[in-house]
Amino acid sequence: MLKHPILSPCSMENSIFLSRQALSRGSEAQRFKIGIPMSSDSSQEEHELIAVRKAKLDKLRVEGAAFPNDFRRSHLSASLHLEFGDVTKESLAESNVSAQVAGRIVLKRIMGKASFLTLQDGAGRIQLYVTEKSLGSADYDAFKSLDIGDIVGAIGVLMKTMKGELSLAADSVRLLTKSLRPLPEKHKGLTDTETRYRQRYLDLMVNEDARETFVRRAQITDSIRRFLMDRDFMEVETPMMQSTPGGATATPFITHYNALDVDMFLRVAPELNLKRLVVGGFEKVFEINRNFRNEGMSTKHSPEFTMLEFYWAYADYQDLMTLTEDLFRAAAQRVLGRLDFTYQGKELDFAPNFPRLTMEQAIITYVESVEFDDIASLSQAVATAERFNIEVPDHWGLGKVHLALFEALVEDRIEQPVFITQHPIEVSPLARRSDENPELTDRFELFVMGKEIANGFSELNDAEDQAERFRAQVAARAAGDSEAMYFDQDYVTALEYGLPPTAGEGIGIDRLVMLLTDAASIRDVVLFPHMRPKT
RNA sequence: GGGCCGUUAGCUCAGCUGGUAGAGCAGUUGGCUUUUAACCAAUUGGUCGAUGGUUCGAAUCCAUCACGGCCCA
Repeated sequence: MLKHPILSPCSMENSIFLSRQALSRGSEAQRFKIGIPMSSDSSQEEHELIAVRKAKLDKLRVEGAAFPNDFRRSHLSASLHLEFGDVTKESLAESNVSAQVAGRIVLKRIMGKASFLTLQDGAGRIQLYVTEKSLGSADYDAFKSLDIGDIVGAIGVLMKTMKGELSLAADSVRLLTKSLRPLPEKHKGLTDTETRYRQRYLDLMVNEDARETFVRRAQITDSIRRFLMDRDFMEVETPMMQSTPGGATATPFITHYNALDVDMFLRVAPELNLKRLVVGGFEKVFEINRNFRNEGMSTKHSPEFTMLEFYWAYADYQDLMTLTEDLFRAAAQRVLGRLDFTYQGKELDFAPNFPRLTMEQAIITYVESVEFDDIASLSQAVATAERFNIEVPDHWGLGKVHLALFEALVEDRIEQPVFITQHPIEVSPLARRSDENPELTDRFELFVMGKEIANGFSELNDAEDQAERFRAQVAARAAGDSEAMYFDQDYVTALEYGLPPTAGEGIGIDRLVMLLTDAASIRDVVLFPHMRPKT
């Protein structure tokens, strides 16, 4: 059997060691030797709960390896439950199955000469049954001083308790990592949002929901990768730092590249680089990665967020919409096993095809008091906007007024998935003009539960038109629009070599994850949301 | 940036119209050989977010600031 500090039999000697240290602070030499900085808090009182645990750790240090890394496990908790959960108490006793498990102590129930521990590992929980008889009295005494939060390894034989819970009757319990800080409260867990975000590891340790959310997030990105790769899309990585930010109307973060001595921008979108790849001949590409937009944060917006962008040559925006429906269904099926589910108390269903409405149709459909004639011409639309107290600058065209009406009156009211199509050209500087109306584009945005989740369009591949659109953006920037795009000459040059007819789309992964994990805030689906540093 | 709400023990929370701080969990000590948020008994633990002000007296009232949440822009 493995020897280990905490269960070494000489408890008398140990207590002598402890008191010697207490006199001379003898563990300091030990700490120095192994390179642990002396705590600078000699003037400052350490919290009693931590001091007690550090004293336990000090005892381990003098006894030998306090942080062993030679314990190996034979099973995860979940695999034990899977394999033996249904085996009866009697046949489990007969078969005498031994196992080695390891994990964090999350609950402990010490009842005299017998005890139960609940161990949590990466896959779930398993109960340990520990008796004085199986460990011996010295080891059992040491065992009793283990704290909730400690990481232990246990070797034993599987059993079922009177109540039928699968447990490991341990022959040895070995401390692998001493936890120096108390865990959050055992039933209510950790609820303080600030601490959950700042110390996400605690959230993950004690809140099953939080773990579940991030497991699902990983499943969603995995299902998307499979979905696209099954359709012969190739995953690529393009620069996070760009000398000309492009691909979206947004304010960029600025940084400095010392080696080149130039200011660079964190990308607001990978769009232009991905289309350069299509020009180069990679006809189906995608990237799942971060974008950075130097803007406010809210429950729907994170300045650093994850986007899927993909480009598909010889396809148009209608093809994208169909693909998007299938992609959403694949993701829901993967994480939920179904296509209908609830989000914040409301029923959502990805099974029916998502309606495709032009912006104009959407306004008429969602706003009862607005008829076709109320928004058909610029003057009518402006009058309607004024009726709803929406400010309309003089130079706006019909499309922008429609957009303003849509944003003010429709967006928040959308629940079930809807594609809104035919965006005005002024707000779509990279999208192909509609053949029916050159003021509109072959573009869509997908809205679900009031949130824009996806944005796609047939790509503008007319280099001269693109140059014209960039010039309009530069003019808007000069007029004070800090979100307007920069003129990207190299991109125009690429288009001049010829971009095949292509469709491209971005999908906000965080928002999709919110839907599929029933998260109210984007921070709940980001592992480490940005916070103002604590003073 | 604006509005509302919050900040009290390691965690989860009480604390009334101002009188000097409480519970549960965790910790410590003792008891307990099949528990399930184990239980029973005792017990330790607080710069009440910070700074000013009002007051004989402030966790409580007022102001400013910090951090966070929600809503709005």
